[in-house]
This record gives sequence, C-alpha cells and structure tokens, in this order.
Amino acid sequence: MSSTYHHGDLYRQALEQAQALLHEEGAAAVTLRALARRLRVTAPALYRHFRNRDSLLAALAEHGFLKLRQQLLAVQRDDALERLTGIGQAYIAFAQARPNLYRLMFGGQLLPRGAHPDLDTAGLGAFAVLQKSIDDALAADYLNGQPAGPLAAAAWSLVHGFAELTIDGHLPDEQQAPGLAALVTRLLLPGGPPSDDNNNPRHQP
Amino acid sequence: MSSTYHHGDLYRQALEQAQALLHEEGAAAVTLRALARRLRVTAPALYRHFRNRDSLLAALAEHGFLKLRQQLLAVQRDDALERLTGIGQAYIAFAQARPNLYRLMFGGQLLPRGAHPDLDTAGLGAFAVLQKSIDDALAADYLNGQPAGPLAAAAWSLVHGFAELTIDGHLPDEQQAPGLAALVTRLLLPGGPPSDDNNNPRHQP
DNA sequence: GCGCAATGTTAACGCCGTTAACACGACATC
DNA sequence: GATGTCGTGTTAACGGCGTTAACATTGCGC
Repeated sequence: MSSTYHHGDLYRQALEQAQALLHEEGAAAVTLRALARRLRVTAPALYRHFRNRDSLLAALAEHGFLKLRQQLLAVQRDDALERLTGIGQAYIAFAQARPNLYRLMFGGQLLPRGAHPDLDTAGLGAFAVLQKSIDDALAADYLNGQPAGPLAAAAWSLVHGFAELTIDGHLPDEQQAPGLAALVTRLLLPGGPPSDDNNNPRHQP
Repeated sequence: MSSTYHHGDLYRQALEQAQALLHEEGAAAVTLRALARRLRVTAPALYRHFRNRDSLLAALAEHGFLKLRQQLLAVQRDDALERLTGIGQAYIAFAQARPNLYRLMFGGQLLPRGAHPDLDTAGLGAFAVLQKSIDDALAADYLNGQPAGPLAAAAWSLVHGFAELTIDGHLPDEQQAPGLAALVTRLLLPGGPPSDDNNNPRHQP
C-alpha cells in the first residue's frame, strides 16, 4: 500500500542496524524480531536477505574481521619491530573499542567452524597481517631466527588473550592496562621487555 | 501421586546434568526446559533451586573455576620455573578437555561482571595460583625481577589466548599444537624461547 | 501493457524463560 | 494420632523468539 512496500535497500540497512544493536547491547540482543522492529519491517522479510539468524551473525563477524584487517594494515612504521608492536597495540585497541563485536568474532559459540567459509577466510586474512609483520621482523634479523609459524601463533595468543581478559574485566587492577598493553606487545621481542630502569634483559647480544 | 513427588536431591542432580549438557552440546543447549526433561521434572521446579537461567550458568562457571584452580594447584615441581611452565600446560589442557565449559567461563556474554560475586571470587582464586607461581619464580631469582603484576597478567593472557584460539580452531596448522603449547608456556622465561634448533628447554636438570 | 521475479506481509507452529496459583508430603507440635 | 506449616513439586498461562507456509504488492524486462 504505502510507497515503501518494497524497502529497496533492506540488506545494507539491516547490516548497519544489526551492527548498532550488537555494539550497544551485545550479540544476545541481535534478534531478528528486534532488528525488524528497528527497520520498521516484519521479521520474515529479513529471511529474503539472510538464511537465518546465524548467517546474520556470521556476516557481522565477517565484517569485523575485514575491519580488523584494515586497521592492522593501516599501521605503518619504518622499523619492522616497531611495526610489529604497533600492530599488537592496534589489535588490542580494536577489541577494546568494540568489545561485543570482538566477542562475537572469537566467542566460538554460535559459529561452528567451516559453516561459513567467507567468515573463515576473513579471519585468516586478519591473521595474515600479523603473520607478515612477524616475517618482516624475522627478515630484518630480529627475533633470533625463531620459527615464524609458532612465533606468530604465540604473538596472536598474547594479544588475543590480553584483549579478551581486559574487555571481560578478568584482570585485576585494570587501570594499568595501557602500560600492560605495551609490555605485552613487547614480550615476544628478543631479550624480553626493554630495560629502562628495573627491567633488565639478559641474553641481549 | 508417585512416591517421588518430592525429588529429594534435585539441586545436585540438576548441576550434574547441566554440566553434562554443557559439555556435550554447549551453553546454548543448557536450557531450563531441556534440563528439566533430563531430570524428569517440570521446568518451574528448577526455580526452587536457581533464581533463573543465568544463575544456573553462573553456578556452572563457578564450579569450572574451582575445578581449574584444583588442577593448577595439583601441579607440583621442585623447580619454580618448571612449576610455572607446568601450570601453563595444565591450564591449556583444562581448556582443551572442556571447551564448552571454558567458553562459558570466559565468554563474557551472559554474565555481567559483579552480578555473581561467588563467581568472581572463584575466578580470582584460579588466577591467584598463577600469580603465586610467578611470584615464586621471581623469588627464586628467575625472570630478573620484572614487575610481578604485569608479568602475571601477561602470562595469563598468553595461555588464555592460546587456549581459546586452539579450541575455536582459529590457529592454522593446529597439529603442531603440542609443541606450540610448550613454546608458548616458555615464552615468558628469561631469554625468550630457546633458540638451539626448535624445542629445547633450558634449565633442564 | 503484461507477466514474472523480487520482496514484502499475515498467520501460525513449537520452543524458550518466567510467573502465579495450586497440590503434595515431611515434620514439628499438641 | 490429628493438625498445621513449609519446602518442594505441578499445572496453566504469558510474551518473546526463530522459522515456515501462504499470500500480497511492486518493479522491471519483454
């Protein structure tokens, strides 16, 4: 009846509003009916654009991985080692800026691995940026020629674990988080954390 | 009607069956109605023992933290440094043996921090074991007197991140996980990972 | 102008959490 | 032994959810 029977642009707006819902209230609040209400549309209309609720959530997570990859790629430094630490800090900043999105991306609950191939490749794409910065640091003869694969996995574990623990409030005295973030991202470097005064690496060449 | 109108032992059995449900099918499957069916009881009966579904999940997570603490305390080694790495590996083993429980404990979704004080203290109790093993390693003059708090936070970040990434299948070539776990737990040690060839722990007696 | 495919709506199903009202039965008190 | 109370179970019902089937409307190609 009204001139907007056909919404025209529902898919894009649905994604936008779903992102807003996720950011504001968490994944549990991203419900097809709530999303439909926001869009002034009935719930079944969304099934023209998403196979089901899980597909919607997967799309949100995939966009998250693409965005994360972008932000990691945007980190540019001359020195390979500085770039590596910059990427670690950008990673943590991403998680802290969008905790609900980050939890959706890595929650693991709703998204059985392999069910959404685009999501998986987007995740690998983000990881690849980290992997490359490790490779570069290795090529620049930092990191003592340790094996690149495990090293990247360990680096990712470190930043991911720190990001999750902080956004969930598991770490005590969180106020020292900024300094901690720096420490954490430098922990993988040869000789451990740099030694301004009290921190003193031993095996430094 | 039947002699078992009063179940008698519902709270304990409910917790047990809920744990089984969680382990087998994940947190989303832990539903009050499904649990009631398993126990051959109607759903509202469970409200005599749990305030609501979130309280049930919080109880499951709390038991998880207590169990994790137990398993970390069970790690006994003579050398403080060995004990530290043993604790790291026990932590990762716990997560890999009970991925759904681990995700519930650290998912962050359903359990707004502070809503279940017993849960929070149980979480801190588990962390305290790790913190103490770090303190001991410091006292034994390992780790070159780095600040203990940030160091423990970093260690926890590392094992937690690695645990989550592996149980969610985010790390590529996961088959090398055993070696990786060893690498990861040794990453914090003085000098970083041993660089002989691939895996060779220093401080081996 | 017409027909079809895309995209919306309405109605309905079963599952869920949760609550109110009621039923049973163990146990203390007389 | 009768009686009453209170812990613990049941029944019935509400609204919200994901999802599907059937139908309605419109834009676009011919």
